[in-house]
Amino acid sequence: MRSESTREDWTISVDAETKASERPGDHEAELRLWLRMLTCTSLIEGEIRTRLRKRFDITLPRFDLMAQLEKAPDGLTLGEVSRRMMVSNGNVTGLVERLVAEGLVERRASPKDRRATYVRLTDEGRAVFSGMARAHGDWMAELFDGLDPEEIGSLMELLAKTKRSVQRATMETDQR
Amino acid sequence: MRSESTREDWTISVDAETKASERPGDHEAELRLWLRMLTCTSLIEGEIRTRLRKRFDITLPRFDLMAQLEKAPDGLTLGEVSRRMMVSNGNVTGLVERLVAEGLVERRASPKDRRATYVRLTDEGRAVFSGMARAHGDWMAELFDGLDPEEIGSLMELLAKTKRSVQRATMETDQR
DNA sequence: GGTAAATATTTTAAGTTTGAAACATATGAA
DNA sequence: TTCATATGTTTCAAACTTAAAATATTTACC
Repeated sequence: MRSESTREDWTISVDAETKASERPGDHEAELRLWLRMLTCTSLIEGEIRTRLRKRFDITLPRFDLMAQLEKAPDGLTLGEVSRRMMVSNGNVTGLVERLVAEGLVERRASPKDRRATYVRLTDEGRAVFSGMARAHGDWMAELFDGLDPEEIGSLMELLAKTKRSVQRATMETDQR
Repeated sequence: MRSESTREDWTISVDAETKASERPGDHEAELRLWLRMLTCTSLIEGEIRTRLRKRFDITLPRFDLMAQLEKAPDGLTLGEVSRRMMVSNGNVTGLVERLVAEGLVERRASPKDRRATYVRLTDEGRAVFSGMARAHGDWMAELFDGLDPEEIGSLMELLAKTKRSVQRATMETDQR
């Protein structure tokens, strides 16, 4: 009995070690995690995009921009919007242009800095967004309905840790 | 003592219930979870996009398409690629066009179905992809370095559950 | 003050992406 | 067969997106 279990233990031990950093160049677990994250966000994003278009005839990027402005009643500079949305400056320029044309958003010069422009929701924009936000919130609850509060909490924490990990990794290589 | 703790219990109980479905129209937790998921994927995607451009002079969508083909040595139809990448058909048509022009991918008619075209990596495409995939795997390991194997496992499970939840929710509304 | 570096924005070109319409072929039912 | 419907792909217009260059202004340092 003893000698048989020794071999088995050895095998198990190697398997366990192999999972971590013993196999150079094998990053199976991280790769699959990334693909799964991507699948989840693609599914959700696609669904939200479709619903926003069908119910409110608006695109997802425009909705996202309005959502940023709704959280900042005094308005934001274009650069601040760009950072918060994590998209390029030029991208925001174009989106704002179209939202201004629709009367949902307005620009005004910064009194302090003549380079900067502030953007904020118009009254109409705020009214329109209010309805969309309510629906959007309901959709989110619907899509995540299969997770109980504890699972949502766990996911929040693990994603927070993921975010820190990614940010640390990108900081490090930025400096090289 | 008894009467004081009664009030306290009542208060706690209401707080606990309030978190679930007692507040109509409040989907704070789900909303924040979604935003956090989006932040994580945006950070990672942006980093990968930049690195692929700087090191391999290739775009992320092209890399993603090649990754699908690498997993299917016999090739895939355009429609199958479209489904796996979760993008529109027309999108794939254009991507394949550019990859064919670069000599990384080749098309051939389906022998069975004259509507369908198969796409697969060329020898050069396979060789080029091999180097990119190695780097990509390393990057993933680097970005997720802050998570230990148990955390990766938990995230995998929670995201699998999320995926099922989203799919169920979208199926339901599809039928309405 | 003068000037180099930093910051805020726009512009541009190339590419990606969608949704809808159009087209080609396949399949199944009468 | 024949036709209605389904499936595979392309085309098209509009929008989105990026990265890089250009412009305008501010800030910091001498």
